[in-house]
Amino acid sequence: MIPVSVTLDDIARETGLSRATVARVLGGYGHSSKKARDKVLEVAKKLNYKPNYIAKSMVTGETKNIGLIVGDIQNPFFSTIARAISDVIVPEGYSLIVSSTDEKLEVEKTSIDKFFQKQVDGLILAPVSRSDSGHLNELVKSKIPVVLIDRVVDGLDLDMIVSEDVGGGQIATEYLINLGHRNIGFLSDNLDISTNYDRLSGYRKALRGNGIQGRECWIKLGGFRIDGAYKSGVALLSQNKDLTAVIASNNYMAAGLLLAAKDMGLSIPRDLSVISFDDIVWFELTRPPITAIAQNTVEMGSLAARRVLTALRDQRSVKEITRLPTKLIVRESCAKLQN
Amino acid sequence: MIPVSVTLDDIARETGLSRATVARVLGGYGHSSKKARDKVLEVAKKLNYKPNYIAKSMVTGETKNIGLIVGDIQNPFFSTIARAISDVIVPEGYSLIVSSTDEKLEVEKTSIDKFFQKQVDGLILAPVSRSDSGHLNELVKSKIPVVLIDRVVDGLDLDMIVSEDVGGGQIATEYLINLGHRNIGFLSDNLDISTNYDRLSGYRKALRGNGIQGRECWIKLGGFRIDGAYKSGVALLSQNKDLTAVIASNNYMAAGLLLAAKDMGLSIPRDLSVISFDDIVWFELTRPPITAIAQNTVEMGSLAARRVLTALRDQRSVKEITRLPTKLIVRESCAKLQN
DNA sequence: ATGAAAGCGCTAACAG
DNA sequence: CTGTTAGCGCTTTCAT
Repeated sequence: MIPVSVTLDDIARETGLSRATVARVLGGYGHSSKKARDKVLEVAKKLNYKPNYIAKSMVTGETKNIGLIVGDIQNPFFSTIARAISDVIVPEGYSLIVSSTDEKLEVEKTSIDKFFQKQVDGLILAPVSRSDSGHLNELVKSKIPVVLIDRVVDGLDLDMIVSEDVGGGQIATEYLINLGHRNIGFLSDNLDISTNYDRLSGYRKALRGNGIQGRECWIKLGGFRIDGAYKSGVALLSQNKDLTAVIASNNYMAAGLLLAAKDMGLSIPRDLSVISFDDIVWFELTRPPITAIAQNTVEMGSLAARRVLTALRDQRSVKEITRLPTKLIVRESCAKLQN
Repeated sequence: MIPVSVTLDDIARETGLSRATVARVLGGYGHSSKKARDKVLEVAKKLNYKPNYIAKSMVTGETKNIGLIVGDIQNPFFSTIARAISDVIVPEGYSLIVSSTDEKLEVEKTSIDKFFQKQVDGLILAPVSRSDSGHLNELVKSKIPVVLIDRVVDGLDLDMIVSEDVGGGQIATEYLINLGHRNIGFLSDNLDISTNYDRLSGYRKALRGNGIQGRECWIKLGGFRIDGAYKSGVALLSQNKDLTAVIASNNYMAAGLLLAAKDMGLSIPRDLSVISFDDIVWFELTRPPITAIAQNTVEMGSLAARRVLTALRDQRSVKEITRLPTKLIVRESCAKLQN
């Protein structure tokens, strides 16, 4: 129970062996005699030796830390991903170090910088912007594995793991169209975020494909966190009384939209049909249960983690983009349009 | 754009100054002439110098990392705390490194060990067990600040920041009693977790105080994650048809209970009144909105973080336990009992 | 104000 | 199989 940490030298002194030998048995590399091994292990236990990762990192260049940078770790979508990553990397001895950008490019830049300075062994990032990618070019050249999740950035030679967002937007929209809806709103956020952009593309594609003339005012953007989404929801619904359905771009927007509809006395799905991206447990328990485009969130996280670990082991250099399928989960928030 | 990282030596060589001088200006300590400063800064920028935290840590003993160990980072309660901590520590240059224990003592032990080996500057922990605290004794002696959140452990000289759980359990129970309920169930998990234990104590205290003879079978424990809570919920409700109300010990248990009630065709609050601990956005949007005992989750996180930072600065040694007040948020999931 | 030099705890050649 | 030695990149006395 010595308060100061015991080092290899302490054990070397105590056993009468050299530091190198002690390091070898404790590090589990090189050769060592059984006798030396026993002695060292015994003393190590007695002294309650704990290896100092920092010192090890200093020489190996490995920190056994993986960085995760997302919009908001509080968002269930991202916290699910964090957990999935954790489940993959922790058994391999890695730890997860997380950071939230609030979708601000500047914060993303400084986060990346800091994580690099802290020498993370790998980085998993949900990039804020699909277009402003100058700073990401350095990631491409970096010697540590980097994988982008949830969002694509064009023209970057990096691993990316995202959902089929265009397809998802299309499926959601077509589902509503098939129910008879024509005036369909779209509640989203910054289009620089590729998921928002792609889902909106899918929406537009579906409208066009069905000969529906959409209106720009049906698309409402901007909504920071849930309270922001709420305000956008109120604005969208109050300025467009002709809407019979709205698609929410993610679970935050859905919460905001639902809160807005509730406050405005709109009954779902009678007065308004709603469909949302993401699929969280609570969608099953809302009034009414929310029809959603589910993503394979867990798979997104664990695949990203596995990709990082593989790259760490094999130095593979082929980058690939994986698009995880989305799935329509029909619940009770969409009604056939009576007319 | 040199791929390998540039070091102080590179700048020293380039400027013709010594490494010590360069370190002084870049580190912002000691003295240096304006001339030297300008030169160094210029070259540093040109070479795109990024300090190596690991090397710095090696000598200062500081990693600028704070560890957070919780039951499950995916749980909105904990992810909210994580975000709150992050918001406090990141501006001070720290990063958050997280770990989930799944409420397993063994995992908690190894997590603590690993974080110590990785030399976190401070540790925030939601301890799994209120009784099995042998391993936590080492934390008391540790030279780094440790603060326990959400859960107390008796007889440990550590900072703790928790909610008024006994009081909360009491308030919840009394609220139901005042509505006329007598047969009140309690859905919870492992009682080694102090929140569960304390909330149950509050429940018992309230029953006793109102002359109600509770039954042990009204208390159902065990429910790992939401699916586990669901099974427990089904068991509780099917084995106790006499229950008119149930208290859920946290948001996971609430989700499980609601799912169970739904599957069993029980209408809330007509057939069953429900009240839950935690207060998450989705409680506002469920069918019906859930009456809850809200905790000040954000404050719990930021206070813990501030406490760690203060300890880091001032070496304060007085430990204290803070109990954050809980608040009853009345919504629509509890009905007056007709009889 | 600046430089030389020691050292944080560990790994990894290289000899022996 | 084991010991010696040289760093990893940075901070920090101690001289100059």
